[in-house]
Parts: sequence; structure tokens; C-alpha cells
Amino acid sequence: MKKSRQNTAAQILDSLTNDIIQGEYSPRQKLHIKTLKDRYNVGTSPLREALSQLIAKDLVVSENQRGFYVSDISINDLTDIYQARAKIEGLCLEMAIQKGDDYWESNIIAASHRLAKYTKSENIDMDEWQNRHFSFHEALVSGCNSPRLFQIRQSLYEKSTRYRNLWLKENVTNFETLQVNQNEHVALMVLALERDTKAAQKLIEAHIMTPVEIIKKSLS
Amino acid sequence: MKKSRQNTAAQILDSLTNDIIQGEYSPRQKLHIKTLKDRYNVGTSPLREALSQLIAKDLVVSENQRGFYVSDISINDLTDIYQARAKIEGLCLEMAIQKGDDYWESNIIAASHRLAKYTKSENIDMDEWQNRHFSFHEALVSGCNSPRLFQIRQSLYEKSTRYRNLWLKENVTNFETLQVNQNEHVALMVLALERDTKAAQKLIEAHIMTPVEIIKKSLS
DNA sequence: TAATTTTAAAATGTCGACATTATTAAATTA
DNA sequence: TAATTTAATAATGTCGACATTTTAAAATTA
Repeated sequence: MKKSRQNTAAQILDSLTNDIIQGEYSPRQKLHIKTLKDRYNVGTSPLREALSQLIAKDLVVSENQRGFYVSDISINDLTDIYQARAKIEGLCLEMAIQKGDDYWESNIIAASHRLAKYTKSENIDMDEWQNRHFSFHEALVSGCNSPRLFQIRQSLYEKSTRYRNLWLKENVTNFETLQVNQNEHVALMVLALERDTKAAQKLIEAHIMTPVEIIKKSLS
Repeated sequence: MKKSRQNTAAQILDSLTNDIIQGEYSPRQKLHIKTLKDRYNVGTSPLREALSQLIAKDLVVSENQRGFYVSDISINDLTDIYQARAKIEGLCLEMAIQKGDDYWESNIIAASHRLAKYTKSENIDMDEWQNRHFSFHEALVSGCNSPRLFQIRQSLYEKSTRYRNLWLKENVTNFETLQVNQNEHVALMVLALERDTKAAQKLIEAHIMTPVEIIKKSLS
């Protein structure tokens, strides 16, 4: 019956990571061993191994003999994460523009087209939009060719997503914002293809920082 | 008898991290559960929890049912890590120069003095020199005020240290290099105090990349 | 009543045992 | 002899049990 190539610890790490990022658990919430064992149907060891990795990922904190808690959030941390993310994305973009080849260019054009088409359409499914949005930004930086920077980028994206989701719980994305945003996407593509490093970097940083003020307000 | 405020998993994580970075274990070396249990005098759970965190830190890799291995090294990874580190250090320095106050300035001057004095001295203990060198660079970026970037910086530093140590196993640092290097340190201080962001950034990136070529050769 | 101490309950962290899977060695076959 | 199959040995990953510590509740004292 055991078919999954993953071990229990890895599986539960995925589930927990997801549940925390999706806001299934609240900041500072206690993560009782017993409760989690029942919920995910696992034993002590793999569960604690997964929690250990979440500590390394800063999504969980622990105190000796006092168990595990979901990491706290704060305005300062929100700003710091988005700021760091903006800078890293700028770095990746810089390197991508330096090294990007014809395939890099064409992938950007393709991803941009898919995003633009969907943003203009009538009934927008936010999940699908997120996918296309994500793909576009990935296409932009995909030429950067630095596994480590990409890993850092991914890790920061994960953390920022958690903040965004905690916010989306109470707010609905409005469609005007999407359109305004879309102008920036087109501009980004143009700057990247023109290899205008400085301008592209400046714009991507601003673009990423856009939601910060909105999220800030909803956290107060 | 139990006095340490840390649990076993945290203690062994420290030991293992250290041993891997110091080159106690070789790249790709198998980490047998049984052997480690005996060596560090611990049970299965805390050991596996520590190994789980090391996986998240990229110092260890694992395959289901095939155990744990020390992460492999490669020329590509070496270059990537140092490159990323140089860029991140540049970012931190940029922010530090923007935000640094009088205390930041004075700390740089102080750390620079301690490093310069020791570099000129006759019998140099490399550990002490490393400390002062580390402190100087920390002083430079300490005004940056971004916990997340600092964390990334620390993590990359750890990884690069491993490469450096694998190299130092066979080589002895020569004292001329230290003197040449020292000129750059002074230059860095001056540029930082003059708030010349661009020049300081450029120099720190080059400074960090210096050892790459040397390590590259010794890994071939 | 408020503060402190004592007692009871719950939760954490560690261990060794065990089932499952991988690896090595021996035996069999071509 | 080389390749394959079978048997044995070893290692991994998971579980539940248990000792230790923390937390909550009850009892005691001032």
C-alpha cells in the first residue's frame, strides 16, 4: 500500500507549510503535538522532524519544554520581508537581463501575453490569475541562473504570501487594482527586453512594494 | 543534572553544523544514524530532528530509506554562493550607508583599528585574526537594519566558510595576502564614511569574490 | 480576599523496539 | 566465468511508552 516515494516527515512538512502559509493557523497559535498527530494521522517522530524544518524556515518557533508555535507577524517584519524581497528580485532581474538569451525573451513575451489576456477577461478566477501572474514574474527572472538567489527568492516569496493571505482573509481583491498593476507588467516586459537594467530594477522594486501599505492598514 | 536550557536536538544541531562547516565530515559522506548516535551520545529522535534542520539549511541531503549525506560541493556551487554573498553584502552595505548613524561610523572606525593593528603584528593567531576580520565586516553592514537580509547574509557566510575550510585543510594562508587585503579594508572604511554607496558596493563585491579563484584551483 | 503553596493534570522531549526497505554476500543458473 | 537469483545482514523510518517539565486547579495560609 505504501506507494509514495516521500517519507511521512516530508509529506507532513508539505501539509504544514501549506496550512501555515494559507493562514489555516493563526500567528502565535500553539501547535499541540497531540492535536497535530490526530489531525495528520502521524506519529511523534515524523511530526517533530517536520516542525524542526519549519523552525529553520522561520514559520514556526519553539521554546524548550514549551512546545511549538506558529511564528508571529508584525508590521516591521512585513515591511522587512517585502523590502528584502524587492531587493532580491531586483538582483535576480539584473542578472537575468545580463545573461538572458532569445529563449528568455520569448518566454517573457509568452507569459506576458497569457497574463494580459486573462486580466482583460470577464470572469476572473483568482487562482488562475495568481498562476499566470506568478509565471510572468518567474519568466522575468528565470535567466538569472543563480540557484542560491532563486532559493532565497522562493523563501521570501513564501513568507510574503503568508502575510498576503492573512490579509485576503478579510479583503477581496478589487479588479481596478489588477488593471493598474497590469500597466506595470507591460512596462516591466518592455524594459527587460530593452535591457534597461536600472529602470527595470527600479520598477520591479516599486511593483513588489505596492501591496505593503494596503496590508499594513489591515493589520492595524 | 540537567542544566542546559537547550534541548538535545538544539545542542546536537550546533555540533553537527559546526562539524560540517569545519570540514570534520567530507562532502557526500554518509551520515549513519547509528554512528552519529554513538558519537554524540543521543537517541534517535533529537538526532533526526537536528538532521532535518540541516536539510533545510542545505548542509545535508537525504533520500527516503537511504539515509543522510553531507551536501556535495562543486565549482558551480562555490561560485554561486560567493556571488550571491557578494551581492547580498552589497545590498546590506547600501542600506547601512543610507541609514547609518554616528554610532555606526564609530563602530567601523573601532573595528578597523583593531583589525589593522593585529594584521601588522608579528605573531598572528589566525583564529583571532578571523574574529577581528569578521567583526570589521559586520560593523560595516550593521547599520542596515534588516533582520531578514542579515539572516540571509549569515546563512551564505556559513556556506562559504565551509568551502573555505575545505580549502584551508590543505593550504596555509600566506601573510602577504593578508597585507594586500588590508588595503581594501581601509578603502572600504573610507568609502563607507564618505557615504559613497556605489563605490563601496563595487569594492565589497570584489573583495568578497577575491578568494574564489584560489579555492577553485584547489578543488580541481 | 489576596497571595502563596500544594496537588493534579497535561504536554513535551527522549528513548528503545520493531516493521519495512535497502544493501551486501552467497548461491544458483546459464 | 559472468549474470542473475536468493538469502542474510544492516540501516532506515515510525511508533508508542515513559520520565521530566510545565501548566492549571485546588488548598492553604496570612
